[in-house]
This record gives sequence, C-alpha cells and structure tokens, in this order.
Amino acid sequence: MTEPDWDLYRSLLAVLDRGSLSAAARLLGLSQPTLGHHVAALEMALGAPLFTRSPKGLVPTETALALRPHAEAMASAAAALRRTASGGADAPGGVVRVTASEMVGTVILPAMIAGLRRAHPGIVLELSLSDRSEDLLRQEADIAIRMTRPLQGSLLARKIGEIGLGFHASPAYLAREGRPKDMGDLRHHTLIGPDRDIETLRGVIPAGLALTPEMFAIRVDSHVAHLALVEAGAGIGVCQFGIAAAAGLVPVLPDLFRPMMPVWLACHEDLRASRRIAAVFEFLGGALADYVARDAQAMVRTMPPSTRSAAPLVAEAWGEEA
Amino acid sequence: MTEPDWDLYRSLLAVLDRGSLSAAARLLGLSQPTLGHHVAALEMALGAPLFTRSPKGLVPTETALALRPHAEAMASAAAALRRTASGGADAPGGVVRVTASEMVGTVILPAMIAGLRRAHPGIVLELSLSDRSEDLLRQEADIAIRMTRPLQGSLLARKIGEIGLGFHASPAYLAREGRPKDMGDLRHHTLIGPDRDIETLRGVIPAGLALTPEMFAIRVDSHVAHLALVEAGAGIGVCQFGIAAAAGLVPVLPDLFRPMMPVWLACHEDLRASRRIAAVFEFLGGALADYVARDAQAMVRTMPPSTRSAAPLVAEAWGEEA
DNA sequence: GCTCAGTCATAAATTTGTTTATAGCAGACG
DNA sequence: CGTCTGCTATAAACAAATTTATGACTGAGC
Repeated sequence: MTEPDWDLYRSLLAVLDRGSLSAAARLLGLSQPTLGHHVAALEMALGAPLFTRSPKGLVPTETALALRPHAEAMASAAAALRRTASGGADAPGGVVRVTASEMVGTVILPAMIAGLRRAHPGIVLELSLSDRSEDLLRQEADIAIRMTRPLQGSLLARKIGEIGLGFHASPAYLAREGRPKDMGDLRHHTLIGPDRDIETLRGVIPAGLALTPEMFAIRVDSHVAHLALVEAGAGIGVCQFGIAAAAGLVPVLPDLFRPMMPVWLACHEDLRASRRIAAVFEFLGGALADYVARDAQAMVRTMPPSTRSAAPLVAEAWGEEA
Repeated sequence: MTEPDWDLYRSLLAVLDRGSLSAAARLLGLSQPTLGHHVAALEMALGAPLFTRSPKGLVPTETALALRPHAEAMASAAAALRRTASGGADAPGGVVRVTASEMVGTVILPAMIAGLRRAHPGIVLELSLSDRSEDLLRQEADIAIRMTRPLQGSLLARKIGEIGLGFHASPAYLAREGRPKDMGDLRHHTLIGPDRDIETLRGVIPAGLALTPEMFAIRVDSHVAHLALVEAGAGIGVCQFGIAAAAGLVPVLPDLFRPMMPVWLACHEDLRASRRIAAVFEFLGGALADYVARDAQAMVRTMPPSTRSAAPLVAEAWGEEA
C-alpha cells in the first residue's frame, strides 16, 4: 500500500463536513467529479469503503467517522503552518490566532485588541471564541486566555491574576424587588444561572448552597447573555466586578459571596520564538494585568468599608497557585 | 492567497528531512524537477522564500524551519489516520503503534508481543522506542508504556504497578572486586551511570549520595547498553530486579537502596473505541501486571530474609499514586 | 402527478502536473 | 589538473488529473 496524497485527506474532510460531493467541491473550489474521484482513490488506497452513495449525498461509514479527527488534526496543523508562514521569518506582522471564552472575547478583549492594533499595525488577529480548552493542543490557536490553569505539557502558561466574581443586579431590579439581606434571602429572588454547564459554577458556589438547576429561574449557558439579562433587570446573576461596575450594576451581598477566578495566558513553547506571537503574548499579558487590577479596584470600591479587603471568600475551591 | 495543496507540505517536509530535492524525490518516489516545482509553488503560495538554493542542496530559511513542526504534525496525523483506517470499522485486525522506552522495548516487550500475536493474529504491531513522552499527544503512537504518570488531558492512563530498581553486578565482577558493604563503599567501585540524562536518576538516588556525573566511571544514556555493561562485569549499575535476576546478576546492597518506579499504560480516549487498540491495551495491561508481579518476587527473593518486604526505600521521590 | 432543485455517475476535452533528458555548477579524489 | 559524483535548473514529451457537459436518479412542493 502506497501512501495516499495528502490532498485526498483534505477532500475527505470536506466531504465529511458538507455531506455531499457537490457541496464539498464548492467548498474547495473543485468540481464534483474530481471530489468523487478523490474519495474513490482514498477508498482504494485505504482498502476500506468510506461512504455509502445515495442520491441525497454521501453517508459516511464508521471507518470514515473514525478517520475524521485525524483529518481535522491535519487541517489545523496546516492552518497553523500557514499562520506561521504569514509572519515571514521574524517580520513584525502576520496572523495571530487567539482563543478565549465568549465572555472575554466579547466584553474584555475588544478594547485590548484596538490597542494592540495601534501598537502593532502589521499584526492581523483572528479570534476563536469557545469554552473548550483543547484549542492549543490541537494548534487551533496560537495564544489562549483561559480561566483554568492549563495543565498540558509543552505549554507555556503565565498566571495574570485573579478576577473577583459576585452577585449583581441592575438598580431597576433592586428598586422593584428589594435587596436581599443574606444568602437565604436569595431564594425569594429571581436568580440567573447556568443551564447545562453546571460544572463552571461548581467551584464557585459557596458550600452552604445546594447546587441544583432548580435554584435558577432563568437558565442560560452563554455568559454574555447572562450578563445581558442582569443588565436588563431580569434578575440577580454572577458577574465579574469590573464588568458589572462598567455596566452600572450593583453588587449584591459582596461581603458574603466573592469567589476569585484565575486568569491564565498560554501558548505553545515553540511559538514564543515567533516575534509577532511573542509581541501579542506580551501585550495581552500587560493589558490583562491592567484589567485585573481595575477589576480588583472595582471590587474593593463597591464593598462596605468594614470588609474592604481583596481576600477571596470562596477561593480554594477554584484555583491553584502559580 | 489560496490554500496550497496539502501535498506541497509533504514535499516540504521531505526536502527539510533530506536536505536536497533529489534525495527528497527518491524518498517520495517522485522526480527531482517535481520536487523543485513543489517547493517553488509553496514559496509562491506562502509568499515567503523557504530555501536558499545551492549546488550542495537546499538550505532551509528561518521560515522553513519554523514551519517544520507543523508539517510534522500533519505527517503524524496522516500516519494516525492510516493506522486507524487499517483496522477497518471494527475489524479485529489492523496496525497498532506502541511506544515505550528503549529498555522496555528491547528487554520486556518482545516476549509479550509474541504472546499478543498468538492471541490476536490479525494485529500488526509497530514499535516506536524513544524516551520522550510527547508521542501520544502528537498521535505518533496509539499506546504508550511510560515510567512517569502521563499528565495530559484527554489521555486515558492506567497505573500497572511499580518496578523495583537496585544496584546489580555480575558474579564475575563481585568475585574480582569484592562486595561493597555500605553506600560509602560504592566510591571504591566502578559505577555505571547516566551520561547527560541525569534527570532520570534524580528521583532515585538516595538523599545521602550527591548526584554528580563524576560519581560514575562509565557513563552511558542508553539503558540497554547500561545493562549490557553490568552483564559484562564492567561495574555496578542500577537495574530492574526482574531483568537482573533473569540475566543472572547479583543484587548489591538491596536493603539500602531500593527505589520503586511506576509503570503506566496510556492511550488517547478516542482510541479506546477502536476494537484492536482496546485489545492491545488490555493484553499489554495484563502482561505488564504479570511482569510487575514477577519483578516483585525476584526482588523479595534476592533480599536477606530479615528485610523481606516489598516496601520501597526511596519511593516518594518518584511516584505519585494512582 | 408534475416540475424543480438537489444529488451522483460517466465520457470526452482540456488543462495541469510529472517525467525524461540535458546542461551547468561546485567540491572530492587520485 | 582532469574526472567523478553529487546537486540544481531548464525545456520538451508525456501522463495524469481536472473540468465541462451530459444523463439518471430521488424527494420536496405546488
């Protein structure tokens, strides 16, 4: 058996993605018979059928589905290669791909990116917003901003600091529904919480409160929508102090519930050699550090004077130390 | 810029590997002008020069060197894909790639593989012997046998047990040079130890002994050569009890120095779905457990009756628990 | 029940890529 | 100092892939 052309893998991936030869052909800018030939050649080379033909399209076999992750790995390696090449040897410009959570990407990053572009006009940024953290391993991104410690080998990680979380509500909501006096009071309020993604809060919820989806009258997994709901006065939800302060939200029970969430910046070891990636890494490191500092200030400012310290109330459950 | 054909990446990798178009052409079964054209096309597509031509061959530029890891990632993904495909959907046969240390691969595995082939005649085995443990992450192997706990995410790891290490020497050496009475005595003997790879021993050497290359009169990083030297009566070296016993070696100071080394079996989570990989995983798991048990017996048997227990003397430095 | 939009498969024409063959160049060796 | 071996580069002959242009099929919608 001779090794199949790598192009065939790309065609395979396209057909798996689109579900038909014609659609895959459009995606790759090839013609449908070409894709048909590619699939046939790959089936021949691998000695196994990959699709069952039907007039509605190609249905992948078990084998083809098993091959998919590997083909995707090739695709992301190819994308990483092109990104690397885009910067030339060590030209200041080029494409850098940053991954972050939806929240960070939509609320925190935009201002930083504006500054980054001003400081390094040659650098083109790609943002990949998702909450799964495998991105770096599979080389789907050059730099990652994460709220958990990246524990992969061969990953260079820097802890930026910790961000304070707390219950918040809009002034309108509090005027309408009153202000809870203690944690037990929260039961009589409209709470906004996660839907399926309870894991995220597991380390944050204080031991006293049971963690059940039933606690929350409004459930949504998107942190951005979560914030929007709180801003709209829909109920009480957990927000970062800095973001909440900027949005004019009022902290609720900040002296009873105030977990800290670590912020990590990470990239592949190898990639630090690239000048533009190092530049983005340093810039984001600085900008995030500033942001964390402002967040801490916002948190302290909104607390009653008696308890003005930045010590976390529910910290150990979440973070490890740097 | 349109995406280059993936074949070009393969050609790039071949040229980087061989250092010349002609050699790369031989490797890939293509002709030299074809490779030349591929490189030119890739340089055009990426917009950056990749090689400086010379009559001695092609010298890669900085850019090309930066691209290399990504091209290699593609190559291993392609290899993994083909391995997966070789097994068909869930046929019992197919290729499985196992990585292990040189020592394990040459001394311990052969007998197991013979048994494995008897139990599963359809399975073809590839052995990749190296001591770096990135193999699994980069999908360069399906299953890994490691002496450290694999701490990567999305990796399925099973701790097989622990293997006892200890100083050993050949009967001939001991007859000639005498038997050391305590650790201090070792200074007057010919010790065999690592050359550059001191890390490996760091967790093993007892606290009393300073860890310097100067300790060792014979230095070699290959564990297999290490064992051969001990067998040849060249000096005293650290060996696994089981292997040493089988080779007719005599334990030296087993009651003073007896670290334990964990044995882990690991594979990617996804791959457990493949029937043949699961079969190999289970078989190796069982065989290694048997081996560890025999090693423990050998260790106990060769110790003076007074201290006959399998408890490690220098254990905590090395292993974590399952 | 008919048309229409979508699909895959096939055959001939064309474009593309690959090879063979040749020339030129630098260093190793007797 | 010439020869020999390695390499790259170029041009024309060739083989191979791709495309265009078909035909045949299925299911949705009127």
